[in-house]
Amino acid sequence: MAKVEFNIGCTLCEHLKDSLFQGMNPEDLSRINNHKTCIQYKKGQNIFYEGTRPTGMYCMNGGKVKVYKNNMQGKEFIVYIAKPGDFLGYRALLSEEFYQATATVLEDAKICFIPKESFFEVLQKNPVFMKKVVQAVCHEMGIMEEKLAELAHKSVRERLAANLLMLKESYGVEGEGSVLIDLALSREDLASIVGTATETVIRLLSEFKSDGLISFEGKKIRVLEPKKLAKQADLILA
Amino acid sequence: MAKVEFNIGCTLCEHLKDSLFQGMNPEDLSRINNHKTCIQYKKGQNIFYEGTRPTGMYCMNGGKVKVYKNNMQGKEFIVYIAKPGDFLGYRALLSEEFYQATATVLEDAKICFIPKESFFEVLQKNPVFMKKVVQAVCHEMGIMEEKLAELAHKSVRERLAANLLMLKESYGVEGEGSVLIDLALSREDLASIVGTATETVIRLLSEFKSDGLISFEGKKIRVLEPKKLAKQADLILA
DNA sequence: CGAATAACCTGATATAAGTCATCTTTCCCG
DNA sequence: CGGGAAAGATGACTTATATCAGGTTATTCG
Repeated sequence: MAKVEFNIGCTLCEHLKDSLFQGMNPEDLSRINNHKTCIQYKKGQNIFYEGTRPTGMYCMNGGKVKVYKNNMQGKEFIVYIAKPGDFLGYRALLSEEFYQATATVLEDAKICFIPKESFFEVLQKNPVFMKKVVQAVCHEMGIMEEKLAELAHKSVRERLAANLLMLKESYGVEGEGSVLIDLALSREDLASIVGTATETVIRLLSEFKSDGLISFEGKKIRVLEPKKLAKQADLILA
Repeated sequence: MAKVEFNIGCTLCEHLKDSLFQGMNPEDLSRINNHKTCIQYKKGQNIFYEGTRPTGMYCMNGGKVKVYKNNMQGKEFIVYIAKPGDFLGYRALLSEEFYQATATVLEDAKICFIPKESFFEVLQKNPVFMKKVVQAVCHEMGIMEEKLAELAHKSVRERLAANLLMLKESYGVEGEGSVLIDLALSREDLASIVGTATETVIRLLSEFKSDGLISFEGKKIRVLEPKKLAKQADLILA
């Protein structure tokens, strides 16, 4: 499977507004733009591997990518799902460590690679951008703290419901008076997000479905009753 | 319980070398020093509360502090335990959010408070310091990713063993051919670190003890057989 | 197009770990 | 120093959820 290059100027990128490059001055943005390499990936291809050294940072222009860790027994845990506008692989780059997770394409993706030097250069000479990056990292950390506490003390049912609501927030598209989670996730991937077995996800999803909380649309899930889901997630009082 | 102030110049602080202020130029360090307020806290006192707005950052000079989240049912999850030299409460400050966790003193502590303005000022005019902070935050994030994967797929026994080894790395003092975890943790707190019930921790600890992996020394735990503990943690092959 | 493969689903079973109840020991603080 | 509270310990019981096994349906690709 050969890698296919593509190219769009950052200034013309439709996801610029959703990214941390939003509002960046033209000089710095063109520095990024002039050094980037943009590649189209097919579903199943890997962007980077756990244990390898980062050489730059990725910026999503299209598609979806899962970032996950594999444990000793080969079980996956999905740390993050990246969508257009998101930065990818900058955590390990900034801490100057090896990647601690692997990134694999979930839905055919277009991703721009920005070499370490260019990224660091802009980061150094642009304190506003630096501040935005720091803010983003710290915000992410807050989310992970939340997830840790959730994983520690909530049941699988509660976690599944909570994660469906989170996915709805991040990947939801309005329509027909409800919200469709625009993500072609397998039951196995969903299990890797929630931190449970595939069979358990299947059983709980079909329960949620027969209770009218969600419906299936191809490989995607539609959230019909967010309030009731929130109750299942134990986010609001019964 | 009145708050007792104390004061030592940052340059004379014995934990300067362990902190992110290490190697900082004298001007910036004195700026920090001139604006800080140092307070002695007793066991059980709170440093900051979940849901409130940060007004500055804390730097530990002595003692131990737990940072934890409370869930709906009142169950604690300990996110971090701070020791001398550690920064505290800077995550929420940097992301400009409310605190997402509460900090409570575990062992009588001396903590310096650095107001937001001074911290941000130094951060802005000192790119080396900024870089160190970013690196530290990103490193922390890597640790949290690791914990997430662990919590998702490991058994309580494995997690307890793994956490004992982590505590040994962070708070261990050599002696008698083994390492003592220098932390007066209650079983309840240990349970809040591992993400389990107090009773389960008690049972597993006494198993580990009768298997000769650990021993108790007052309220502290001595790690006798780190290799065997690592095996219990499923970190090395049986 | 049709075989191979992966994804999905269902049922039965085992067990790790949570919960509740009770008792003992240790630790404070007046 | 002694009484009360907190921490630690143990046993009995329940249950959520992982695991295994056996199906069906959907996708992929040669």
